[in-house]
Amino acid sequence: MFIPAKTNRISSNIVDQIRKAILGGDLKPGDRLPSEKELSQQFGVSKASLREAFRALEALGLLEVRQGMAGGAFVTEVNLETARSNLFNYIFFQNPAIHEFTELRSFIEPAAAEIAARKASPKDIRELEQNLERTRKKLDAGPFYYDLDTQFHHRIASITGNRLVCFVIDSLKNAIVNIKLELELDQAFSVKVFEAHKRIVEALRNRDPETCRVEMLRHIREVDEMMTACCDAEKPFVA
Amino acid sequence: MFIPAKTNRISSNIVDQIRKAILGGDLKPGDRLPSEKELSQQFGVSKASLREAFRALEALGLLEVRQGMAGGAFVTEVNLETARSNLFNYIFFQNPAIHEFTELRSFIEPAAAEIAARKASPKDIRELEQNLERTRKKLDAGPFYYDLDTQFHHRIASITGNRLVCFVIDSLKNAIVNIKLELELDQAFSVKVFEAHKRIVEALRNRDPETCRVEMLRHIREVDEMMTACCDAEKPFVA
DNA sequence: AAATATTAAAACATCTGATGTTTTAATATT
DNA sequence: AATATTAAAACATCAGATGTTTTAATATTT
Repeated sequence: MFIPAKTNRISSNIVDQIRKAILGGDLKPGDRLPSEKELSQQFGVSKASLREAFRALEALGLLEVRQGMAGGAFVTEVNLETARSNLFNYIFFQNPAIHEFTELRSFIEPAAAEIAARKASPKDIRELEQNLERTRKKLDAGPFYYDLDTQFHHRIASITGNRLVCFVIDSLKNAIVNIKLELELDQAFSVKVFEAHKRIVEALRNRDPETCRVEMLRHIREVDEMMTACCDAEKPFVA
Repeated sequence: MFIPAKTNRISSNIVDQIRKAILGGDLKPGDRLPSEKELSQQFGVSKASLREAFRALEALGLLEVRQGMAGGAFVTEVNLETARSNLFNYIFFQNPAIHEFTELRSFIEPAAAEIAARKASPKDIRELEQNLERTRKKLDAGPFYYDLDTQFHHRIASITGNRLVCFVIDSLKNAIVNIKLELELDQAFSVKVFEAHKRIVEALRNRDPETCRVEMLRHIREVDEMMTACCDAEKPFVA
């Protein structure tokens, strides 16, 4: 019925105005806003209020303020890092169960893998093979390394050429790694992941979309089982 | 190789510290930080710098600062609205093609619909039928209404009980509506959407997951075609 | 002439302290 | 008991002083 009453802070007002100008196309990435002094006069507010607005816009990733003679406030495209970080703030509080991550991943990643099997270039395949090789080398180095795993899934996602798909897969992986993770995953886990990755690349190399899809689904479910088992065993979380 | 050099602004430092305290569990939603005066002394910075940090944390949705005697800075859970808005900032610049939206949706929504057909409670179905009824009433009222459409897809997503799925579907819909939208979609479009929704609810009512999935996929592809055609025709965008 | 060092200015960064506004809780009044 | 008043806590805003960074222009050296 009613909409939550808004803040009437001057800085919010300025944030809204500038954000709208950006989303409305009046301000474009690279554009420089007038200096603090000028802009505060234009808005009819103090420098302090304007600066508070700048800090908010920077947090959103819409602005970058640089010091120095050729400095100032520049409009920027929101970068991936900022977007993922801001999304993470939300997911953190949702604290989804592993099966929620798994379910969503099982919708997206097998489908993406299927498409990747059709689209992958020789270079794509080479990069994935490199990833496998690096993973293999780390296999008996003890703890599970998330970096190469994250990279593996990222590469496959990016073969689809769909930036939204890529972003979601990345963000999910990132969130799992940062929230659920640091479960003490043993070497058996690493090996299973490696074997699954191998089968997926194999299917990709064979240009076999259906197998690629199936193997990815199997991989995701297998990881789910292992992580869930690990959680249930109440192995220590390391924040 | 190298990581982009970071700002060394005092406010960023404070933002990082407080964000980490929240994500690390030292600060929980509802907790009140010390007053500006106290905190600025603890950090050894001026009130102005602290306030800049507060504005950034508010933009991230992690803090809510209230005026008045019982006011102060309170830790908050990032709410859906903030998360969607922040994600939108990113998607806006990516400006994905309609087919990118469609592709991702076609991964998620049919799968969600399939699950919804298994899980839907009588209440869920009643609400969807209400949505249909309202949509029907607006059918010949002229322009396409996004509200009920958005609600329809949201309801189905939420039946899955998976908050991540729900969030992604919501956010995609929201982004389409705000970026691509305001294409001049004609009544034929509205009718096709309505018919598709009807078929989906029908399948849901019959507890027929497979049909539900197929119909959702068909719906999404159909909408894609119509929107693409509308774009190609270069019908006017209304910002 | 080219390379290097110096300097000045533009623009942000931070601090201080004064004043205003909001909100709540305690108190006084009806 | 209900209502009105008031005081205090805490944020909101402003003005202005001072510091730091960065760049561009200038001067100096090779």
